[in-house]
Amino acid sequence: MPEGNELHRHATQHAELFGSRIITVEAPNGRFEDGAALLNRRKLRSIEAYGKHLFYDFGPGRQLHIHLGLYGKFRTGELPFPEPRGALRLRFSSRKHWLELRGPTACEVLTGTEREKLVARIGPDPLREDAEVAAAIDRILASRAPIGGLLMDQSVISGIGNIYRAELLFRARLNPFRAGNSLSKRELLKLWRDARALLRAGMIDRRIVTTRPADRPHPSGNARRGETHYVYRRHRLPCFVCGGEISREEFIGRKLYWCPECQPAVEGSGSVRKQHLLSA
DNA sequence: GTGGGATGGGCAA
DNA sequence: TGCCCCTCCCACA
Repeated sequence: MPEGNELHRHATQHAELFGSRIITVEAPNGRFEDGAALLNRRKLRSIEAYGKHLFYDFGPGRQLHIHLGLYGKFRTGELPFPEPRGALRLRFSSRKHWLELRGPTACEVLTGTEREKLVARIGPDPLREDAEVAAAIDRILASRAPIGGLLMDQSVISGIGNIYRAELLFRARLNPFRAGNSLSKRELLKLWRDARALLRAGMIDRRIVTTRPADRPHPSGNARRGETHYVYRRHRLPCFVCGGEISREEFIGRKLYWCPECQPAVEGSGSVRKQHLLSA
């Protein structure tokens, strides 16, 4: 489930296995042949994640950019290579380890300038130390668009996907259709801090867990299946907090989940909701 | 075993 | 707006 947390984890792991080493780069399915030739037998200097984007620095003019998208998957292991399986876009190897990449949205070699341009259009990433929170908060405070859309807009804030969008808004008890400019700086700062905490907590047992133990039907021990999220993919089920029914709606091409009881439209913001329904 | 849906985002039209 | 990527996981038979 690649949301920002997992991409940062990949960056760290790949740096351990392949950083500062000469890398053999291949394009088994032929869809990355030119790129592979540019990188092959060069030293991988560093790896960085910005939101959901990964950059592998093979030297000036040789910046490998990878975005997993919905289907992209990495696998790593120790040599020898595993049996070939499926469509393999990219294969890496050092003297000891291999890496496989399947189904990415982006796998391309950029120049330094192109990389900078791409990074410049990504909003601050709560997982990065150099993130400038103010840039995200200012964008949201200046926008009449619903906060539920702004949180998923990678140019506003990066690394948050559909699961964290739904869960962050629930934890903040914010209605997803409230306009960005109807929120306070304080509310947004709290949202940012919670995003950082949740993304850092990341995956437990290969699952994203956002529920607090006390809110779960079974509070002791690890979160059971079906108790890992408050609202994400829990439509028509009872809310863990109020018992009301969780809602789901298609919104900007993605499914949006929320609890109408716990995340009510604030008085006076009814027009925002109406506008949304009219434009849908 | 089978089939539908999903954690995204770029691009053509 | 719909298509592409073409994987993984789950529910259901």
